[in-house]
Amino acid sequence: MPLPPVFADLTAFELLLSVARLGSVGRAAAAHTISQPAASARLRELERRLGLTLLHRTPRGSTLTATGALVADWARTAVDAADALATGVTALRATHESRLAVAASQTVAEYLLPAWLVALRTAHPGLTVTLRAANSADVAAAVLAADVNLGFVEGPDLPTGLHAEVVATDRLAVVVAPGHPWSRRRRGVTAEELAATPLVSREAGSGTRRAFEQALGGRTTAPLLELSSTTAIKHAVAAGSGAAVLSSLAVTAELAAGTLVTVPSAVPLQRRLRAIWPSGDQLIGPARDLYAIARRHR
Amino acid sequence: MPLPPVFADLTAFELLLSVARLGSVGRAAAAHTISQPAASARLRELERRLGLTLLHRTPRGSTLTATGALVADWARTAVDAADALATGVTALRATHESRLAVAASQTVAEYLLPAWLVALRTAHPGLTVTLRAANSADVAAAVLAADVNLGFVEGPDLPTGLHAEVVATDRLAVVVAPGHPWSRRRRGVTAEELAATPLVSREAGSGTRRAFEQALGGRTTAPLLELSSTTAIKHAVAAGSGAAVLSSLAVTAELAAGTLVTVPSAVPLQRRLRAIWPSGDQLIGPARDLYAIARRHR
DNA sequence: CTGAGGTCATAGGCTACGGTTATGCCCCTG
DNA sequence: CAGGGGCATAACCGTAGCCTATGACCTCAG
Repeated sequence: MPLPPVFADLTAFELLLSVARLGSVGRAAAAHTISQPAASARLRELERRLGLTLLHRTPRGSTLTATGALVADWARTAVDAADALATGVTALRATHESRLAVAASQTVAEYLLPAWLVALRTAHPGLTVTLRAANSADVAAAVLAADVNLGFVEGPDLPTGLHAEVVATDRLAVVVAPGHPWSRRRRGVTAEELAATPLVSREAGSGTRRAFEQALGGRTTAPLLELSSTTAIKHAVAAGSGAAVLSSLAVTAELAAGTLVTVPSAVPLQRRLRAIWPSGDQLIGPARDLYAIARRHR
Repeated sequence: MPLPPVFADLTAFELLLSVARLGSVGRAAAAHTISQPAASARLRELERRLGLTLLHRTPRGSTLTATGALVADWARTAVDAADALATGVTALRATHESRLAVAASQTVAEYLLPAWLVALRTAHPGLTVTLRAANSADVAAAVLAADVNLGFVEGPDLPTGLHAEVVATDRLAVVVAPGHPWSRRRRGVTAEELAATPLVSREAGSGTRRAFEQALGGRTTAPLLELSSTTAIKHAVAAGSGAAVLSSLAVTAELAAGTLVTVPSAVPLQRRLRAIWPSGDQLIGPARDLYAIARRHR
């Protein structure tokens, strides 16, 4: 189950990307602050282990072969994901010495913020960002107490004393395993069906669950299964335990992989993700930029 | 620019994911076929380097802390991306001893196939897959010559002697840098505007470019800049060189990061991605399953 | 024609990281 | 109260990957 060692360590692939960008092994080595022979050896070793020829080495530099370009493109998405991880962790750690403090609810922190922070970093290379992940109520409290400069919340409740702007709309998706009876439906499931069907869901109080219950006017049945994490729910549903309603952001990977499928819904299941800051305040500096980045890709 | 070393090596994060799944450091160690002390040391070291507490260690097992769960979720997407890379490379290498041979055009090979292959692998754990990436014409030829069991092509041309089924629709997106005049448009750009504007584009003959030209009825102007890779185009556009028309699959990361933005278009820019196999043949075994997986997430 | 400056490859030596086994402590359960 | 499962500590070791030094090759300018 674990990744083969060649793929677990992305440094060699990063080196490959640098070669692609800079046109020579030596320059790539310099970019990684290692010696040219070290870079050369790593790339040879990478080719050997993959069993593929990735580079055209010439006396005037090195360029990618066709397969090298394909591998490089795949590698880029892996490196980008690792970069998002790194950025998120950095923001999570930097509780001291920070300049921009952000609080965000689960869905935003998990699926959206890392990419936003990566983008923010290109505008503010030296900036240290603090991230606190909490539920919507705590986020609101942190913003009011000026513990953080900017907050992101989901769900319909509008806290008082705060200014809120919608930055994104999160579609909730009804998902089932590929073999499930609902998986072949073309007509959307109705509100009544959804309300009457016991679902696999998060614990009461979760933002996603509250949004779902509100969309159905509160008339839902007791859950089939109550699990404390989105991941656990996805596994349970994929294993055939029934249907669940989850943020569409949370299931893109599973949909792409085919382990889950969406069921069309006749009920508009949406919730707005809002940026919040103290009423009357004007956003400035990095907070303003982060807000702009968040808005930009609605 | 390179990834900090802690994040370049994903093994420690994989170990964290195993702990989350299995509930104890010892079992996670076993899953990775390393000794329990080795796993324990790696996880401590990971916590130390991240400056975060990830695990609740108890005499009855270990569970993730709240931050641990967040880090684990980010790590999961990174590991999944690395897994897709690994699967893709494996398919690329296995030209011999294979059971299922696939040929695919650029867009499909780059953005869709890895995830499909990951899904296919769960159904056929031992299966070896060969992947050949080529342009649509070559893919068709390979299918006709029975060099491969299944092909994926983009673009409107329907080769004769082949049966084709649409598996996905690829939306072409007009993209510009955030500061570009078009970036604030609410009304879609018209066919006339697109035809009259010199764009950053791929070389003549590229599938994406052909699809775009066909959508505009062939009346386009000479490109502003002609580049040989999608990545190069994205960089040029992000740097402010103008507008480009690219597969929406190719720009999701940049849109999320905010380095590119889409411009609404009044022209329906779509192209169908088709699976192809010899007319009259019936898909069987892994080829059939891969086709089903591809269809499943249209 | 020849030397200078760029490329990548090879060789030898060293460090340190991550692995192993052996062992201890702690807590729960029967 | 003994046994077992869980995690941590200690001592030892192998090797992967680094560095410096050097070589071979190509291209271009004088």
